[in-house]
Amino acid sequence: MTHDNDGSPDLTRGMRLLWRAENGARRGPKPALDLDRIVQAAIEIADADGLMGLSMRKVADRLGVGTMSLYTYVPAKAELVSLMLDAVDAEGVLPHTVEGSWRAKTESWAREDWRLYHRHEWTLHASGRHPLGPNTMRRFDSALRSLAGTGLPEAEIVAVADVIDTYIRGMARRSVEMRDREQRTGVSEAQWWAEHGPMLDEYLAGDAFPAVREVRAAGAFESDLDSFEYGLQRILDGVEGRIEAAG
Amino acid sequence: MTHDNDGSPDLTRGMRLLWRAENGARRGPKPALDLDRIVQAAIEIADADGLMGLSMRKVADRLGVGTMSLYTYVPAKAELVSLMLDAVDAEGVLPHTVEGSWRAKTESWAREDWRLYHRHEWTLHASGRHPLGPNTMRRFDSALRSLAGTGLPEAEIVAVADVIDTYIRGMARRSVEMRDREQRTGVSEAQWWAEHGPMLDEYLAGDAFPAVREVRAAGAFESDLDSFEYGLQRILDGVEGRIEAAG
DNA sequence: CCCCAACTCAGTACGGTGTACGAAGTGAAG
DNA sequence: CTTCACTTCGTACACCGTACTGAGTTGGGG
Repeated sequence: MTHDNDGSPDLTRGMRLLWRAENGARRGPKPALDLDRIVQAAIEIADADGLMGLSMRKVADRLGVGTMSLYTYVPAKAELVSLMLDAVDAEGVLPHTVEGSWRAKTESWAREDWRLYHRHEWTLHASGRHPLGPNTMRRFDSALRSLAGTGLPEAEIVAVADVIDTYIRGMARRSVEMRDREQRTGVSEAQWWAEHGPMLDEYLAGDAFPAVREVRAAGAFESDLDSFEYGLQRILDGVEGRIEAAG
Repeated sequence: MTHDNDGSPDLTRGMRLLWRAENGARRGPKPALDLDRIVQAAIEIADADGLMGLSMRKVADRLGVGTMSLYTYVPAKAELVSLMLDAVDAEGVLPHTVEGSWRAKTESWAREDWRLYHRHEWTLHASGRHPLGPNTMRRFDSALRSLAGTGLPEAEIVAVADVIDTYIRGMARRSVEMRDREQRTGVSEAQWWAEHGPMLDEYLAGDAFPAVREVRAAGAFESDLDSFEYGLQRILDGVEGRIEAAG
């Protein structure tokens, strides 16, 4: 409903904010806040209370301003979340600076992302496709550089980065959900199985689920195999095959 | 806050609902609804409006009852979503019935899940860890059976299923987000690039992002490579390596 | 210098959410 | 018939994002 100067819908406003390319205000009172302070406060709240616990009222309260004041800096909550996501990507080591083979670099990148997702769980609950900000871009570029010397076609390099990133996100989501549930309900994974296991075994009692029965009997659900690491290695194995074929 | 008959928190209520193991009511008026009708109505709403568009009021309206009546059948919205997820898993072909190698069966399962996620997008926005219902269990069992004859240790079989499932979820999420954005904003992927591309290129102009510049110049972002299929094949390549080593 | 346009700040209000609570009606068991 | 477990549902509460509006502030053009 808001109309801007040239009549076109403001598709690029979000990106201009991310790259801090807003043309500075000319007139009017000095702003009491700036974007970075707002983003910082919002990240602190999201770290503590999750993305659901993040509200514009809370951000404003923490900064000691009225709720609606935030809307002079940020057009909507979605744009704020974009800014938060990009800010988080400023943390962490850039993978292409790591010593070693493409595989060592890529592993480093994957594990770094894994840690970032665990440090800022709320990033997992934000939708994946956001306008690219400078920090996200820098991490993406660094990841691509890890694969640049492999002889893989450019389209495959992008696909590999895409696939690994998606995989990490998915596994991290699973992991933090498990961790959250434990500390929210106070019921550990072991306790959950102790509570639900017998009921589950009752339902499994027939011959409707033979394979599940078998792996459960073999103790596969209590295995200490690290699924994240296992899957990462399988993906890299597959990529290695392509690199050998291409080289 | 609600206390139940024996004082223990009702941890198993959700699972009893899923497996339809509620002890039938004895006294009182005949229920006007049943669980399946509620779940069905909720799925229809979620298919149309997404999980965000699903509200208890809407479900009740569709069924012509008062909102709070639903709470005699379902303790909370979270449990309703669990029931919806399990109901969806009743659709689709069970992979172990497919002809062919373990790889053919697993591919079939992966693509079937991919389709299911696209048919019911809202399943992607529900948290991953839910109490296991009978239909989910049946699909899980079938997936495990696809890998049962490979000689892989049980713990690895579970890990492979876990990894592939997580991968599919992640890629499907990305895919439907893209599709949604297109039809919600009316801006196609190509239009988005036409709009944002030049601005992006401007930010990329320095030498800060050499790898991104390179792959963009090579047209890797417009490539018609199917990322989902590419990543799936890489994972299966990796698993094949383990199977050969184990066999 | 002065004034007013441009800008910041914020109070109120709206339409939405999940669900706790309690009253009223129903029908099978004792 | 009485009792009371059970179903139904209106109301209420505490939130949410943000549209709208008006008041206060200040820098640049005349």
